[in-house]
Amino acid sequence: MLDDRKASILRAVVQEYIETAQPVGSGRVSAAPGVDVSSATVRNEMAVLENEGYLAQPHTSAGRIPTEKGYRYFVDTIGAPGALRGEQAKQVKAFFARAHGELEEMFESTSRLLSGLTAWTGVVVPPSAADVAIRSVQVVGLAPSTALVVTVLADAMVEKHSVELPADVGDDVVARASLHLAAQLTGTMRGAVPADVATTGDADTDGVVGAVIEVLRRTTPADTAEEVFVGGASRVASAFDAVETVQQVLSVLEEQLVVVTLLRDVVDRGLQVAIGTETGMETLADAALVVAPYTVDGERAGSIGVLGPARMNYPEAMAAVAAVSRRLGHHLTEG
Amino acid sequence: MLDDRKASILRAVVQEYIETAQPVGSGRVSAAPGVDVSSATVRNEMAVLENEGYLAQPHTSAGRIPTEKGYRYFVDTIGAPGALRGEQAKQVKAFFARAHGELEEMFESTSRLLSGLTAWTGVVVPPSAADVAIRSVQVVGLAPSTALVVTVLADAMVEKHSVELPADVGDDVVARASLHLAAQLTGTMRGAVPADVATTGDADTDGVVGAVIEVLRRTTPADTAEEVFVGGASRVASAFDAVETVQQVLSVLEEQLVVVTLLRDVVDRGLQVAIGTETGMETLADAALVVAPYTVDGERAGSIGVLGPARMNYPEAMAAVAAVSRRLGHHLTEG
DNA sequence: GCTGGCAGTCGGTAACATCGAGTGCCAGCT
DNA sequence: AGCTGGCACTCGATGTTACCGACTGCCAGC
Repeated sequence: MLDDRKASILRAVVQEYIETAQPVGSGRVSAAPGVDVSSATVRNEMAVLENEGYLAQPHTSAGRIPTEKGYRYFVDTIGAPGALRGEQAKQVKAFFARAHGELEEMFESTSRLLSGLTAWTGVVVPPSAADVAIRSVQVVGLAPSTALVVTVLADAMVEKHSVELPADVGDDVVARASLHLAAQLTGTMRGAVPADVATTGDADTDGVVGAVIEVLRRTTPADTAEEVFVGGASRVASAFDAVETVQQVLSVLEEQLVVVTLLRDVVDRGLQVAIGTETGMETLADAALVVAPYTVDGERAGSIGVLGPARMNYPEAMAAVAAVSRRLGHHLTEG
Repeated sequence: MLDDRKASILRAVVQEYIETAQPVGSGRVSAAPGVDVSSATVRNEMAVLENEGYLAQPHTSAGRIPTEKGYRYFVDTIGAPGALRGEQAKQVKAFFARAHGELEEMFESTSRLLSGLTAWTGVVVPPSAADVAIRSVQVVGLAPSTALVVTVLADAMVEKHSVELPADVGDDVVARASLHLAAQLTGTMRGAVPADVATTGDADTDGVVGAVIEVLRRTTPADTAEEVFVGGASRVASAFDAVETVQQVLSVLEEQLVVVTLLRDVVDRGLQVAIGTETGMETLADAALVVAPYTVDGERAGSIGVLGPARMNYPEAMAAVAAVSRRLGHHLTEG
């Protein structure tokens, strides 16, 4: 839509603004590489860009800052995703080389990795458990009428739910139910627990089995608030200058369900980047989100992202998110 | 140490400052209830209080603000812990009345409750698992040479650890090891897993058993970074005016181990309140922490706290923390 | 059609006066 | 002896004014 010159001027404004967080004047733009016209020409072009909504002027005698539309154009014309800087690439490599242990820890530290790579806040949404096979089910009695059902999934995630038992039953009944359930459910997808399973012939045991099945069906991962891992939330403090904004963004990050929905939504819309209101949240008007899904065994699993101010370094953030999502998927596929 | 008049003047300054966050002048103090002397007298006394380190003056022509020592005196002379305001008491009651379900959820929402009651950030440290009996142990094979050991404790907490198996063993061996471990460990304290258990006679099985035991001993809860639940972290943004401080406090909250240690440390020193440097952390110099341990079955279990600015409403925060810790302990004891 | 030049705008900064909240001190009253 | 009213003084906050400089928009000329 924009001719080459306007495009390069817009690019220069965005890059300069990202770096300095100060309104950019025609002088600076004219001096920027890729712009070989005088500042007067730049002024004329910038006036047009402002009219068309790519730039804005805080006040008459100030330079321009990019609008949401301006950032959007910039992001859309970046072209190649770009590679990480050597140092960062090394950091990512080192991270996945020594990554091991619990999945939760892995996700947690991946979010911190993202934060470290970009100087903003990292977010990791684990794979939805619905499409993962159940590896083991165990029911453990806790009190006379409550038990805990612990489910291990094939991807090493562990779920637990407390179950209200229909009647005061003994440990032996619970144990029998546990074995029965393990036999019946091992191998089925977590999201496809059948409503009724084979009966055992013993009423008490069947009661326990039924209660557990019901809980497992009710808490199918897709419906449940899934966990999300946030790393580097403190960076939010330095990302925005208005205290109010900081507070609002932190509030968003505190609500796991909101964050999960947000990421999923952006990914589903096919976006790599959601800028300001594109996120669909008013409270994130000054923020931007760079996301990427990652695949495990060729299937889209979860997603990761970086949340920062609208004036974040998109090429860098996109490179970081792309690199981490690729390696994370790989890592999880390997097992 | 302070005579009645000085004490009441100090009290008035602290209360006023907590309310307005503005330096308090002699006029205001003189008008405060409990202070029945002229502003001139107040001025004289305030000069003394400043000399003795209870008050400070931001600049010559301003009022006084309390120092750490001033807050400390205030807190030490509050006397009765004070009751919650009716509305809040109702809120706490309602919360515990409908509390149910997973322990994690419970702790999570308790931290939010604390935050809601005080307008600051709530923190909940779950009971240390070391002194809790193991209710069930199960080993689940994931890949040829890795397995997951899932431990259910008597207090409904679930732990999981991945285990590197010594040799590629079949599912049957893992299953046998699992049963053997369950039989051997059920009932022992999580913190007292014995170094060697009875052998099974089968070398492969014993290999798996040994690996699991080693992991369980290595990850004894006391040594491990224990989880902590933080609610209302976004409140930090409005608690301090310097962005830098906000950022530092958020950083502290991001480090679970630091927070756990902090709370435990303060409780162990027998304090209910740690003000500024009393927390032992430079980055919390402008903050204060109100803590309380809670007891389950009469034993000290975990602790809860509220983190806010040094000028927080101590009576209110202490009442909230006391009430919640009492009811939380009660709730967990009931089971 | 680009560019240098120029008048004009307006935020930011500095210098300066003013205001007022608050202090320290002192003389006088009880 | 101790409290208090009074008073001079301090100093941040607020407002005024002037000025600087970074920009802009526009225009005439190359």
